[in-house]
Amino acid sequence: MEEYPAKQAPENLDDPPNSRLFVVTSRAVTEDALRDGFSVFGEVQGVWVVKDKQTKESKGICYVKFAKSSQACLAMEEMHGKVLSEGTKPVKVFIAQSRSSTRHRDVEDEELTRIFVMIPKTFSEEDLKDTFKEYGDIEYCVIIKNKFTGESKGLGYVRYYKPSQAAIAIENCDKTYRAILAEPRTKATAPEDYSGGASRGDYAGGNDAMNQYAAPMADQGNYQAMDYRSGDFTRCLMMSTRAALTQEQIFALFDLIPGMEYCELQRDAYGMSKGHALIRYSNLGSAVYAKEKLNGFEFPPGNRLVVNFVDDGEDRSSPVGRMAMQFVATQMMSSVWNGGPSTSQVMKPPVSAGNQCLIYKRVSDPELFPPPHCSTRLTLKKTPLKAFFSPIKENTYSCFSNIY
DNA sequence: CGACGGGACGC
DNA sequence: CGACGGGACGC
Repeated sequence: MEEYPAKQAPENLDDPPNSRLFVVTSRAVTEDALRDGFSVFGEVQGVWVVKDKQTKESKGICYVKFAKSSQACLAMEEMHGKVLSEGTKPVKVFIAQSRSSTRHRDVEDEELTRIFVMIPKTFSEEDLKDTFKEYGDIEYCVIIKNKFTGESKGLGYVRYYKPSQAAIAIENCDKTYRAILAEPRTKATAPEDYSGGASRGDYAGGNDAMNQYAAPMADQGNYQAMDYRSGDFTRCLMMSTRAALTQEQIFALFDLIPGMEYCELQRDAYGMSKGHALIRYSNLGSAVYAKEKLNGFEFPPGNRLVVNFVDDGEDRSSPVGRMAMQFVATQMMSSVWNGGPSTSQVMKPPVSAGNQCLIYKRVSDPELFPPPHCSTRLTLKKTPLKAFFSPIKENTYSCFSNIY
């Protein structure tokens, strides 16, 4: 096992912040395999495999220290879910808690993707986005304003889709912006319940050769910005992930909720995944349900998906239309939280193996997977869920997961 | 589930 | 004189 050099003593483990990874591996994975796997993402300053004091055997966890937070974040995003040595389980990768922290809670992407900046008071949210989009794909920008006069307070938030993008912005943007990671908005209360999400800009890049599942009539692009706090619900969702998911996997997952009519993995100019996908349902209820069930869902093992509403361009300007949508959505939420009208009739899994069952790829039959307002519902357990995906045969994927 | 070492600078 | 340094979201 390699030691940290003397200059890499414990007091430097958190410098710069969020530059150290917490890696959950198999006990069999060696330090060399770890170093080889992670060093391609940046300057690895130390690898430390945690071992049992007595037996000296690996406990299956280790720490990897990078020189920069952006390197650590990139490695996390790319390595999470990967198999390091053949025959071992996929690794889970998180930003390590700071050494002084006693909490052992996972650091969530939520805490790593939003930055807090100081900007000229003349900046509009468009200006803010134009300034920071060079560091990564932006989910939304918000400027703090006087709620009465509407004038800017010269402070803003920028939410990226990936931790590495936020880290790169902090490292590389003009120092006058004083960019830092934003503290989570609601620390004490349920942090998962974000609603909405703004996006606009280049979601158009759909080359149909790669989008075999896209609905032919699907309207692309021009998704207007929307206040992420407004609580609006739409039929469109944006899913972001650290894992390298395929179009097929994302399609299969979101297709579990009936009513999906469009699903597209966003790609860059080179056809590489940008780590997020746009999904649209035929109705509000399905979208609300999909967001509720899949936001925070681990897919593949350990990788928490982030799912938010995005503006679908429908007219929500009128108070009547807005209230109607909120009403429907509230009904759906209530149904979700309370387990629906008849939770007792949980569907019988098609294939059962103890606590696990098989979910087949294309399941749109309302008899098997009815919409959330019906009496039986698919229920995906959110937290300690272990999903394992593997290609069974061409174009077919299965999901082993805990269902209850 | 899966959270924190071994070893000794240089006055 | 004249502008540094500061910093938080309607639950």
